[in-house]
Amino acid sequence: MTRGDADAGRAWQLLVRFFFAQRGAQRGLGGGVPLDLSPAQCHVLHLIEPGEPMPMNRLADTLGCDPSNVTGLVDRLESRGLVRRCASPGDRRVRVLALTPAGTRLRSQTLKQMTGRHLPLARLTADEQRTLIRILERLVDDEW
Amino acid sequence: MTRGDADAGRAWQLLVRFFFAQRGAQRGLGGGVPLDLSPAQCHVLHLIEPGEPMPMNRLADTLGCDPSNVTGLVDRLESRGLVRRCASPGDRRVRVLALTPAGTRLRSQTLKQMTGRHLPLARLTADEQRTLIRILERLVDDEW
DNA sequence: TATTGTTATACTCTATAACTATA
DNA sequence: TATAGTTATAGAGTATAACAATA
Repeated sequence: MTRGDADAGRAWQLLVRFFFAQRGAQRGLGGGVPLDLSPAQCHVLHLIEPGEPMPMNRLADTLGCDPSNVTGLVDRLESRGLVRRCASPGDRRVRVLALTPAGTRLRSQTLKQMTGRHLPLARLTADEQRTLIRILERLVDDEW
Repeated sequence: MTRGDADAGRAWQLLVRFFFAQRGAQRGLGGGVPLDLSPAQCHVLHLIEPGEPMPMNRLADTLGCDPSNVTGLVDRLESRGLVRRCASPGDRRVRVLALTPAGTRLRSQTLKQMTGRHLPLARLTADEQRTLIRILERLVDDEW
């Protein structure tokens, strides 16, 4: 294994580890008010930009899961009044998802919760934050 | 909201998004042989260093989940012969987990699968990989 | 024929609460 | 009393397969 492979592997391990650690913090192991959102529900809220509805099939793609899961996921968010299923103008098979005002509010609450002053992400320098964003944007926009 | 808060929020969104994207790739949406490991099982395999047994309570801490989950998680890994529960020399309440040879092998297979030449992580420059690791190590070692 | 979303099913993950053994 | 791990339970997440509506 070359040096580069080992570094890529280490980076992957750390990225996954971050996810599990922040998940614990979001519950309450790390303090803060519990918002009663599962990681998947919270992620969906952030994948839908306020004012920019998202088709359900694209949501399944970005989540990296089977479309059948999205049905139940959206059912639960919709029953709490956080998102709405709307008709798509062009294609009557497609349902697009829009955040409700309540969904938009909860979305920004989760953001505050994960970036509080005492939390790891907020303790990075401004330079580190920007560097991290730049690298992650390449990772996330790339082909999987 | 200050600029720094917004950057921290953006970084968090991207980190979570990476997790969901790579999860899809690991299954087969992105090619490769399916190894039949859930994200949590795969992560446990990587939290146990070969030759360095890990107590179950520390595993629950790092996973950011309740200790009761670890029981079932380890049950499934143990029934596949990937990890072993061992006695702890000092404290008879504690069980430490060790990778079996099969577990060690599968661990490196998952690593190869996520860092393949055509995948996003491998396409970062060597500098980017090292920078990413340095920042993530600060995030992950920090207090939650 | 192909695609979008849903339903049915089985299994994994997860938190909560109550319990046993050990410290 | 406190801690480590387990069990029981209920609910959420997930893939697979089969289906209806639409393209």
